[in-house]
Amino acid sequence: MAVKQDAKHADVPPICRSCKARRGGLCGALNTSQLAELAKASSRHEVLAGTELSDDETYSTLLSGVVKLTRNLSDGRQQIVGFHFAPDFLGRQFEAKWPIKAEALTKVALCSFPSTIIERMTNDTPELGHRLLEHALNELDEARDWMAALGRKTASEKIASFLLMVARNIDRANHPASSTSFDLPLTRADIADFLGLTIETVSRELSRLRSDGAIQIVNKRHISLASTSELEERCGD
Amino acid sequence: MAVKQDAKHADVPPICRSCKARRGGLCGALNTSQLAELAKASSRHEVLAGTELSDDETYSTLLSGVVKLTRNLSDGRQQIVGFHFAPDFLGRQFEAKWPIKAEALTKVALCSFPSTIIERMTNDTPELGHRLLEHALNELDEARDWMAALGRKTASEKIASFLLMVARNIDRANHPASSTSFDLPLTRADIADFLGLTIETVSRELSRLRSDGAIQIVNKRHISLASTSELEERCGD
DNA sequence: GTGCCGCCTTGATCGAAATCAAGGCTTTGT
DNA sequence: ACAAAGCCTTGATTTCGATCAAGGCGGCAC
Repeated sequence: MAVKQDAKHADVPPICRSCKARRGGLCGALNTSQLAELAKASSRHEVLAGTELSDDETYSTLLSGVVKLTRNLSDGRQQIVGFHFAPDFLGRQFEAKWPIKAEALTKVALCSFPSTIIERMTNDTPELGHRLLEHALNELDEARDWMAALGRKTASEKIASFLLMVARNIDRANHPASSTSFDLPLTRADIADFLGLTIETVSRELSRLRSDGAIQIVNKRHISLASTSELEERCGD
Repeated sequence: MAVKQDAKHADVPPICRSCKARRGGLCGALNTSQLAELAKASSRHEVLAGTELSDDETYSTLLSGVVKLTRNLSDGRQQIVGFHFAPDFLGRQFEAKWPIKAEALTKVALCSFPSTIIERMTNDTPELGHRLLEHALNELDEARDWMAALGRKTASEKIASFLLMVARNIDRANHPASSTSFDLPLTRADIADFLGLTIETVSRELSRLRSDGAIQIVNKRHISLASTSELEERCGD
């Protein structure tokens, strides 16, 4: 039984990458023949940093890279409303009702599935629908959690929370060494747009954390968390 | 055919109230016998203002009143992360992974359905699962839309956006006269906790909108929007 | 190499919203 | 009627983060 399970994963790795994601995978809901069909219909491709994702990528496993979700105001102010780190599953269209866009932050590798197949399988297999719903509700909880940060946390609490979030979600497969030392895949401007701050404030707060000994900053982008508990005390919740 | 549809709604009004909600209802996904079973198993009850909703209310139609969803920081700072206005359908548990609570803001009337039945029907009827997913995704879009307001809008833009949101969502059945004149079911403190502001700033910005002629304020709680387009210009997006 | 450009840091100053403070109105209880 | 408590408004002052400004560092084209 365990052997069969392993074999199943070995046969269709693109789909099953998402099983290890922070926001659960789908393949556990499907039987072997469904997985084979999905694998056959799937297409892998790459998206360059800065490119907006299209409707063809509605149902995809993010094999590597980071995607940001953004909402822009008319005068150009930008808010990042979420991230997808590999190996997340992307399970929705954007631009549905509100102008929320998905854009690759780094070079991104995707494994996409035709929406017709996913929708047919959802009809045949209620468990798949359950997982998609679960997935959406997790994203909802996460979005609401960040609303509290945006509305009520101070700049330094926002930075501390952000670093802990990245440490939790950074792609472990590509960065196995340590979850407390990682390359930030974001510019200071992206961090600022996520936290509702300016780049100067982000820079200052990071410097402050460094001089307080809570983190080390190597090469601007590479961060090392000296003390997770120190950050947890500073994150306000 | 149209007659049958009408009869269906007439037979099981509590379920179908949510069909008119801003975030779609479910009964369209179910056949007559399923609706009858749901109606039989449903229970109506009231919840007093200030009471937290329990797990028994996971699947409910909000017949009247307003519910707030809150996320608290450890030192007591509060962020309101969403509202449910009648006749919304509530379709999820709270306290799942993050400490988000649902609390009645006004006296609330609910029609609740046992989760066992909803889950069984979801297995039998994929269309019901689709609607629950759609519902969750709409809430997700809404949450992300407000993230942009929290992170990037000024105090006066937040207030303008808030008033327009309430005007769109206020229970039309109970307040049929006009969507531009309504009783705010919230205190200044609730508004502040929703917008990430203080009560003083909320009060000042409302006063400013009044003296600018964009709104009228009667009796503290009753607001009349003099000009929707004026507010739309002030809301930043 | 040199110059340019993008990204980041740090300092000085400014300003929007928070905080502190006082008082008004309405409701509730005695 | 009066007192007390909530809720709201308005004014004075403070503060946190934004804005303005200058410069550093690294990569890249030439």
